[in-house]
Amino acid sequence: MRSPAGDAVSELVVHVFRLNGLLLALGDQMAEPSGQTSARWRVLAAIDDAPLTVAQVARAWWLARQSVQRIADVLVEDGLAAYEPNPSHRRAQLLRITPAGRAALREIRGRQVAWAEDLGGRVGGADLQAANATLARVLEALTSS
Amino acid sequence: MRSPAGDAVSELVVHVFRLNGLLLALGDQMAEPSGQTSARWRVLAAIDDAPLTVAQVARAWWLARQSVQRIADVLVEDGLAAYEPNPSHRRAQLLRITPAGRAALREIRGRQVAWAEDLGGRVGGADLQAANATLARVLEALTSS
DNA sequence: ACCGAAACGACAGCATCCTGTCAATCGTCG
DNA sequence: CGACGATTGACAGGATGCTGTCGTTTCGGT
Repeated sequence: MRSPAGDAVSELVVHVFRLNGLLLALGDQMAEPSGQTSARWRVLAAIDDAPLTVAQVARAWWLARQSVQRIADVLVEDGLAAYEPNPSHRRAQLLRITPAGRAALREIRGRQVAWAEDLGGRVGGADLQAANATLARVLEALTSS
Repeated sequence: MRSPAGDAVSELVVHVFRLNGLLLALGDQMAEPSGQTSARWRVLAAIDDAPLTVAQVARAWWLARQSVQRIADVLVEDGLAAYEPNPSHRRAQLLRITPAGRAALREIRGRQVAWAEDLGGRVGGADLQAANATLARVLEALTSS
C-alpha cells in the first residue's frame, strides 16, 4: 500500500540523513576555529537564552541525557559554561553559559551567518521558509503521537 | 548582515538536526525487530539496487569510508552481504546484498511503509514533495560549491 | 612506458551517542 | 503525612562515526 505521500516521507528521510551528515561536517568546520565542535555548539546554543538542566538540553535536541552530560562537563571544565544551583530541584543543577561561552558562540554564529546568507541566496528564502513550515509540521506530527 | 533567507537557513539547520535525532531513534525501532540498526540499514539500502564499493556507499550517505567499512564487515560476517571481486578495481571489492540481507531489508521496509503512510497522511503529500524539492536544491547547492 | 596524483582498504586512536542500571530527588495521589 | 511513580545525575559498557597514517592499486599526463 504505497501512496505519493508515503513515498514523499521516505524521500524526506533520505534527505534528512544526507543533509545531517553534510551539516555536521560544515558545522564542525565553522566551530573548529573557536575550538569547539558541532556537539558543543548544540549545548551552548541551547543554554544561550536561559540556563537549562542537562536533561532539558537533551530533550531539546532529541539526545540521551548521558550524551549531553559528558559534553556539559567538558564545557564547564573549559570555562564555557557553569553549573549553578537549581532552586526548584536540588540534584538537577542548571547549566548556565559563561561570558567565554557566549563569546565562542558569537564567533561561530558570525561564520554561520555568512554561510547561511550565501546558501539562502542560492536556494531562495521563500522556498526555505515553506520547507521549514513543513518540517515543523513533521516534527510536531512525530512528537504528538 | 541578516536577511530572511539567511534566517531561514539557520532555522532549517536546527530542524534537520532535530529531525535526524528523531528519525535515527525511529529507524532503530523499525530495524530492531530484524536484528538491524539504522547504520546497517543505510548500508543495505545503498547496495539494494546494485553492488557498490565501501567508498561508494560512504559517499552516498556522506560518511567516512572507515565508518562504512566496519559496518560492511559486520554485515558480511552476519551473512547479509558479501564481498565479490570488482572487475574494474582489484583491491576495491564490491559489496553485494545477499538473499538474507534482502529479506531483512524487506522486513524493515514493510514497517517503514506503514509509518510513512501514516505520517504522510497527517502532513500532506503536496507539502512534503515541495519540501523534498527544496531540500534537494539545498543538497545540490552545498555539494556543487 | 613512466611517473605522480588520486582512490582504496587496513589499522589505530579518539569523539560522540546509546542502553542499562542505580540511588537521590521531586511531584502527585491517597 | 506517607507511598508511589517520574525525573535526574552518575557510572559502566557498547555501538557508531571521525581523523590520521600506511601501503597498494588505478588513472591521467608526459
